[in-house]
Amino acid sequence: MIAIMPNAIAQIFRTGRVQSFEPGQSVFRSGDPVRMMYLVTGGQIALVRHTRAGTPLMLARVGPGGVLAEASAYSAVYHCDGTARGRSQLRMLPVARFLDHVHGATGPARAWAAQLARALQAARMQSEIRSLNTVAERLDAWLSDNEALPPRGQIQDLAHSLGVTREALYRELARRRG
Amino acid sequence: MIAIMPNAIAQIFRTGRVQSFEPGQSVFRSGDPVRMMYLVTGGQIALVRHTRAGTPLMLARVGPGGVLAEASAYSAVYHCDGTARGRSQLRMLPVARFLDHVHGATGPARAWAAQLARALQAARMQSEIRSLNTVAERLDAWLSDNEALPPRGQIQDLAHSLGVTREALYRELARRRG
DNA sequence: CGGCGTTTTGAGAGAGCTCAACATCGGTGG
DNA sequence: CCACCGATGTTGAGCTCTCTCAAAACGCCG
Repeated sequence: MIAIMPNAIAQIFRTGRVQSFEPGQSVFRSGDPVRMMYLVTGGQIALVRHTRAGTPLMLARVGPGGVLAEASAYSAVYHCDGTARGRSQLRMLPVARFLDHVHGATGPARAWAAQLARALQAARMQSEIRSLNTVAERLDAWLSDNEALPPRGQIQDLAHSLGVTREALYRELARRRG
Repeated sequence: MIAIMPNAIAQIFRTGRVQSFEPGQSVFRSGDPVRMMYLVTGGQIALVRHTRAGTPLMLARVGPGGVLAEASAYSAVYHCDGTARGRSQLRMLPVARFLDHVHGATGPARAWAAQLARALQAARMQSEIRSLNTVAERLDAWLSDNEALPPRGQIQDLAHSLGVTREALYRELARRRG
């Protein structure tokens, strides 16, 4: 989603310790106290929430350049699980230090707020897309905010993002080609 | 959603001009340049987005104490329409002034970021709920984050928030009572 | 070549949406 | 007090769509 970038937020993590995670390894779990903020520098971290019934729900997948669970910076405990998908590298910083940096000067504060705002727009967009009933409508809505379809190998990710099964999406794509 | 509150963000609007809107009246439209930030002091404003196909999609409804389109503070133009639902009152402030206030000192900056973070969590929650397939699952997920069902007269709002028709929700509620 | 994951296509069943009718409640005015 | 009205709540029946399960055709890489 967010490019690997020497932006103001990533700069804040420059002094952070680096840690690697194996596929499936947990970065934090729901209910854990929030002690660290994480910047993804490699791989991908999935944010998953489990309902009372036990159904797992993927809230987001964060790739290189993204900050893990932005909202957790203002929470005492996590509200979802953070799990590595594939070998991943994170750079971490204690929350207090992160917030000191981010709110210590107007520049970073603004960059951080802008980052939250972008994440908010993306989340609203995803919610909006999922309020549509048919695969065709959801795909149209997604295309209205994206340049082109993702390359081969990433269609399933798109299906997940749209909240439909891969079969349904493949069928819709075939329908449009023919 | 957000209580009427003398919080740091609402304070910023204390010098803002007040304006009333009639039901259906537009506060801003998609594509308009962002000039003002708005605090809702009475009534309710709907944020609606129209897909290329023309389907209207409600992104959010903002009640008293809420800020209209938080993310717009960092955008040049709006990405959705803001329309009054019922007679509503807004307090407005030029964007530049709003950002000066918000990022001028660490206190407000932090409060603003926290507000964005809360909105982000709410949006992710709604998106998460809508990724579930059945009304029963969506209702369970909603109840896991809310104390109780809304009172009579607001069931249809819940249905909309869950992304289901009112009939489907009424049926599920009846099923649980019986 | 032999796996492994992605892409395609098929058939059946389940769930919600749509359209329709009716009941209930609260307010308004005769 | 009662008739009326609109909005909310309730229930029914059919249709359509996706999900699920299943199988097969690719494509890539060791």
